[in-house]
Amino acid sequence: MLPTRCYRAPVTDPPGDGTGAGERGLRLDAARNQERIVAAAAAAFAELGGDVTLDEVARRAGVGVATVYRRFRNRDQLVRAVVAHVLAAEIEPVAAVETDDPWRDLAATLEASVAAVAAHRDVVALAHAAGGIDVDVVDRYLHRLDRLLSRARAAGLVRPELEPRDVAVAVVMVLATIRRDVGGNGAVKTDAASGDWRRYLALLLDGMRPAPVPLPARR
Amino acid sequence: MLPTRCYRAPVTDPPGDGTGAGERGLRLDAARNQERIVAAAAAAFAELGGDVTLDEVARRAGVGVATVYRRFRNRDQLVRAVVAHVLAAEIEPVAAVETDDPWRDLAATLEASVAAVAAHRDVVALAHAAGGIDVDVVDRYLHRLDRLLSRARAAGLVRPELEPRDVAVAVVMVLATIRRDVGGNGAVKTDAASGDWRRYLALLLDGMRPAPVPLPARR
DNA sequence: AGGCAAGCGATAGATCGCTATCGCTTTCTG
DNA sequence: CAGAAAGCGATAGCGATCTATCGCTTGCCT
Repeated sequence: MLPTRCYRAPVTDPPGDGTGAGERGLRLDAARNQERIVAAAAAAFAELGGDVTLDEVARRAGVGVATVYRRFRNRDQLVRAVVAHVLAAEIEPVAAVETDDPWRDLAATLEASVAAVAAHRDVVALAHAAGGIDVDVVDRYLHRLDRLLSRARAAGLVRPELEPRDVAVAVVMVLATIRRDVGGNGAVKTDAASGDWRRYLALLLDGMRPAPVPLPARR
Repeated sequence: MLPTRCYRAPVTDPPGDGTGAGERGLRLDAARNQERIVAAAAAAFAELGGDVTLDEVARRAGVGVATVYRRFRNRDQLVRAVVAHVLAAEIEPVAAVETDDPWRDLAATLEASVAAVAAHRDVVALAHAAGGIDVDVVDRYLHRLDRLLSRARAAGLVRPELEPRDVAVAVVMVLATIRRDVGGNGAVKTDAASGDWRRYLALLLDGMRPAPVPLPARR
């Protein structure tokens, strides 16, 4: 048996805040290490590409490799934590100014959110390679949109059955149109479909406007 | 240097037909091997989960491991070929009946296409793990939709700037909402968001209807 | 303050992905 | 039908991921 009974909440799984900060029950130094690992991984990915060895990450974080695996089950879990980290840093602070046009507010904030994430080409590519961008994570950080959505709905500018989670899903859908293709060396190829996400966001936004027949219910 | 000058069109990259059949210049036995590898991989993935060793795939295909790597640069390329294989088998034969309502034809065919792919939970999960579902591949097999789209557009039932590729992208976007989460053992977890794709397809379809302001152009 | 468990670094080792190279077989071309 | 070239299986080897285990340190609780 292992002397340690760890694997306590690897940052993204349970309703943690995703920033890598201390979950319940994690000892203080362990939580700190977790943060440092995520930060080091984010830096290493951005700098050296997606195929950095975890040894390198550990070295940069100033911890042993075993500790990396102690906190994150495998490479993908670490990547996901990094993605959550970036989402926390990018999506959350997106300015949600409130003008007298709730629809514009909603659309603009949504676009700004996608743009903020899309700017991190490498992270988007990494996230796709690790199984896509998690709806739950987006949902968590798009909290601010609840209010914007409510206002737009109250003004009759969006279809009434639209829920906050739908908006989060929309973000994921748009991000899915951004091609990944991490080259073998880790370089991200810019791609034909690169800038088109605005087109598809517009498509979704138009679908959010009031419509004669309601959307199929979520189950 | 290698005595063989191979790596000739690993099935999905150039405009090949994606079924694994003989590309230009591939020797006949090589093409046959390629097909057998894809078929064996598809079977192995479906049966043993996504983390099958390529040795196992090679064994099932009755070839050496080296041959697998000779035909597919890496594991992901093989997975992509399998996905293309399934798409070819599932999307293409989707019935595109033509009634007197071009819009319904388009919507129904689109829904049937997604449903056909979504039925293969394991393949969708695999595809996401390999970096998402390739727009180009979908585009290739959704060829049939060109005609349906033209008819709907001619009837003024969709926004005129909508192109066939947009429809393929829409399929990819919808498929992106189907959660992946391949468990460590390869088992695919059914997920809360499981059946919701119809909702998001409906959202996109509503966005395709004629609208006062055109979509941003593709670049 | 003191004890204990949680956490740590280091390290060894199993497994797998992938590359490279060998001599042999099969297919293509003329 | 014969030679050239393309492809093949087997195998050896490298580096990466991940598991497991050691004895030591460090934070937490009373």
